[in-house]
Amino acid sequence: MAATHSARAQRLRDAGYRLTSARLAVLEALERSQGHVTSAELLQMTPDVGRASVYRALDLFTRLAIVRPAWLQDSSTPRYLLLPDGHHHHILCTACDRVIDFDDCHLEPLQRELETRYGMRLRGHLLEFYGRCPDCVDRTEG
Amino acid sequence: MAATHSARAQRLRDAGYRLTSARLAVLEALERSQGHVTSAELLQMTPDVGRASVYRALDLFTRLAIVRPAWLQDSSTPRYLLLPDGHHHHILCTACDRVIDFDDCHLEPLQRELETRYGMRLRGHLLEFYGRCPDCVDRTEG
DNA sequence: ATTACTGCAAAGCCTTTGCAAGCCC
DNA sequence: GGGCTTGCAAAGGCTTTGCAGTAAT
Repeated sequence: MAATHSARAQRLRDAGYRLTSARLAVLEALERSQGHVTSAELLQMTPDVGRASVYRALDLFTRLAIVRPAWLQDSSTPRYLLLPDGHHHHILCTACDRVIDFDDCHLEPLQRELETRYGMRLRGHLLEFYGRCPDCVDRTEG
Repeated sequence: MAATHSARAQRLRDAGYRLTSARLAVLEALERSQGHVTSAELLQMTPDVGRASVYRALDLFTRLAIVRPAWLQDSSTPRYLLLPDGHHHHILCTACDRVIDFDDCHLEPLQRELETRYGMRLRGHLLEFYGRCPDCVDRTEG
């Protein structure tokens, strides 16, 4: 086990879960891949971890909001996106699956309006834009 | 087969596919459910349609951009969202998994800004808020 | 009349479960 | 040391496939 752990590993521990080598291996694989991998890719990246433990780790990470399964155009299985702390906004290129992150969303006014309208208490949000990145625009258009 | 068909059914026909009773049944089930259903729910809603045909219809609808599979918080299987107009916005109650839809997002200015900033051509977006619905707020807070 | 499409059922694949052993705390 | 967690393998469940019959055009 490594001497230092990522902030996400710390969140695991803070939530009362043990920092096992299996969980750390899956977490490091996610962070290494910048987080839009399928379970199959993750299984390949962690050959020393049992399949069941990979799935159990993904389930745990999902419940702790460390990752989020999402459908990125092509695949028939979910891809797991790392959720950075705070805002989670991406732009997805539907041609090459590139993910661009951005921070400014200016959604706080809308969030407050929705809280009032529906009587909800909102804690966070996810915003994804879909389109084509510069490379793919060039490659697929006149 | 019904005498009149929805605009989506027309898109099917325009794309060169036959308007079969199986496809219409699945499409009507999607429209009736406002489109947050899993394949399992869809299978229940179309007892007269063979399972394989339901899956084949969903695959076809996905390729035609009539629906979009998405992971909404809870389920381990995708939920199929009807894509009416490019906007897909929900509020998810993280306690009871209730889903509330809303239409106004005012994200067009942001979308245009991001297109300029990253050189992308954006076609659509997904916005999800996470929180607690009125019932669950009452139930879980002092 | 053509041929795309359906339905059934079996095959296929990914994911989950059960349980003894192992490791974190 | 206690008990959460792992790993293996088998079970499980959803999805896909093959093929002959059926229906849309």
